Amino acid sequence: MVKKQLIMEKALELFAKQGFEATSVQQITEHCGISKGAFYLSFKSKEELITALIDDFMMQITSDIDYIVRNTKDEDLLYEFYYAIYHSFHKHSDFAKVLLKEQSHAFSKELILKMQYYEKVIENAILSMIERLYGDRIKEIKYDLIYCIKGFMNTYSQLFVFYNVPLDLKLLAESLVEKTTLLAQHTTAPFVTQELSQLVKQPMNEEVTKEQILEIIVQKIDEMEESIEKESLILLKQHLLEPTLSPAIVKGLLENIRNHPHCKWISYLLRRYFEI
Amino acid sequence: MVKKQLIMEKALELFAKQGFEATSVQQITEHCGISKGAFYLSFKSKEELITALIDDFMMQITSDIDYIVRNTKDEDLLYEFYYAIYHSFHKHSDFAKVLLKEQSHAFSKELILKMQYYEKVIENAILSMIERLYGDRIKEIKYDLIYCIKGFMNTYSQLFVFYNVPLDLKLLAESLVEKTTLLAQHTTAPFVTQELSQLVKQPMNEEVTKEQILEIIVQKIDEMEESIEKESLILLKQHLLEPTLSPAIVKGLLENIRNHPHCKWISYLLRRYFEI
DNA sequence: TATAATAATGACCAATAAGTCATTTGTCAA
DNA sequence: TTGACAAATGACTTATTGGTCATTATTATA
Repeated sequence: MVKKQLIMEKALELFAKQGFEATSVQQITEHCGISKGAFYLSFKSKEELITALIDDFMMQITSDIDYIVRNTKDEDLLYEFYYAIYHSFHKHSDFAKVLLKEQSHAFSKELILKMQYYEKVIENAILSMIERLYGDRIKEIKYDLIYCIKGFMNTYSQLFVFYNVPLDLKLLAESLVEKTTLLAQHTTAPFVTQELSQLVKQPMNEEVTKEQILEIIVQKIDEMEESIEKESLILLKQHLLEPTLSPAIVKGLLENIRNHPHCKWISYLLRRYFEI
Repeated sequence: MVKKQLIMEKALELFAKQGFEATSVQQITEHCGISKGAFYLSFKSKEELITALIDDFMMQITSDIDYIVRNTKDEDLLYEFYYAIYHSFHKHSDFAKVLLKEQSHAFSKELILKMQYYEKVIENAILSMIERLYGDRIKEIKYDLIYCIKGFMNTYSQLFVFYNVPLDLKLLAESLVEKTTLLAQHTTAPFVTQELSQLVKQPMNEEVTKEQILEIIVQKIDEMEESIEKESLILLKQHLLEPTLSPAIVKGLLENIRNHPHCKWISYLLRRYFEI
């Protein structure tokens, strides 16, 4: 399973540099020092690879955002929100590059649905954030405000992704906090309404079931090296099958895995499932 | 020369629907009802075609923006600015689609330089607009404000381009006027500074010379059908070679060609050259 | 060490692309 | 009608791609 990770890593570099279409499987395998056949042992197709890559990143950033919105006190929330996003873009700038470059090039139906799902999760997080922060005052403008916040995310992320300029993340987050607050407090003429927002998006997909979570956990355990995180995952898996642990322990275990890049998503799913 | 336009039209439809890479020259020629060889009589390569298309659109929207900023009185300026942009996106949504879809896929070095040039023209227009509207008050935040305005342009244009929703352009323009005004009046923590803005961009290219303008005009006259616009162009060409017409007449002739899709750019160049 | 099972290889295939060019078709003046 | 010139054709070439699979190498097991 480590081969899969190697391929993803090396392919990501190439995709970020040249784009998906312009990078051949040949190039990827050469860059990995493996054969073409070996590639197809790890991935059924080139498309499965890009799907996995994008999925990977979206899972990380989505679950990060969700975690922050749920676990930050009001006065820091907006700042931490923006900071986390740009921190993530900065840290995984190759991912972000691929995402921005290829976002419009429709891949599989499956990936599109997934993307819509992540978009929706992010939107819900933003919605719950601004509702908490501004309450009823923004009732009329909230969908427009969400759209603006997402716009800021996108617009300013380009700076990270396409230019190699050293940037002050704190300043950026502060600046966007101010902008967002301004818009939230003074906007009277929203453009994006709830109706428009719904016209544009598909309905939110179904809940993720216990069995699906279990499946993902089992697979992930299989891929991981021995570690605290793996240990925690195994315990959480058992608890999912048959709840025995106290809430405090569960929370602690979740905290253990929260920052492991491959467990963020599981952590998000479990938080939702256990309603923590 | 009419063949060239046919190809551009039909190719645009396909590129908007499927993307550039996913559209073959074969498909384009079939869609035009011409042979493959005929295609290569009009364009040296597939890339020359996309370059021409993007160039076309950028010339139109850039010159429109410049015209509006120079010829609208202050109290309507911001509104007209946004209105014109979205009107253009709406009217040429296929162009806009191609542009948004393919913007990151670096084509020829030549096109990239051109794009940087147009970007710069637009940026200068926005800069001169906000300086006129807000004067010295925004000295500290003007580059950040430009970035936000460009961000709004991009963010909200996606609504037009990727979803077939009927949109109220007036409302959108009003909404963005409010947002822009808010940011202009209350921002205290800008993120994009002049230094940063310069780090990111290349320096503005050289002025366009009389000879270059002449060349473009001659070529365009050649391509055009008999019309008032063509007549006007011919007169302007003569005036460019040897100034004989009064400023009023020149201005009138420019007005004649201003709204012809293929003359917008020439109109822009001549306005600059004659300093009107 | 012998055997089975698994992992890895890379020559090969079919499909498709951009771009070329010998040939045909059309046009118009003499 | 003819012949010279330009416009248009589409079969063809060349190159590259994603993906396959018979074969070989490696590892684990008994």
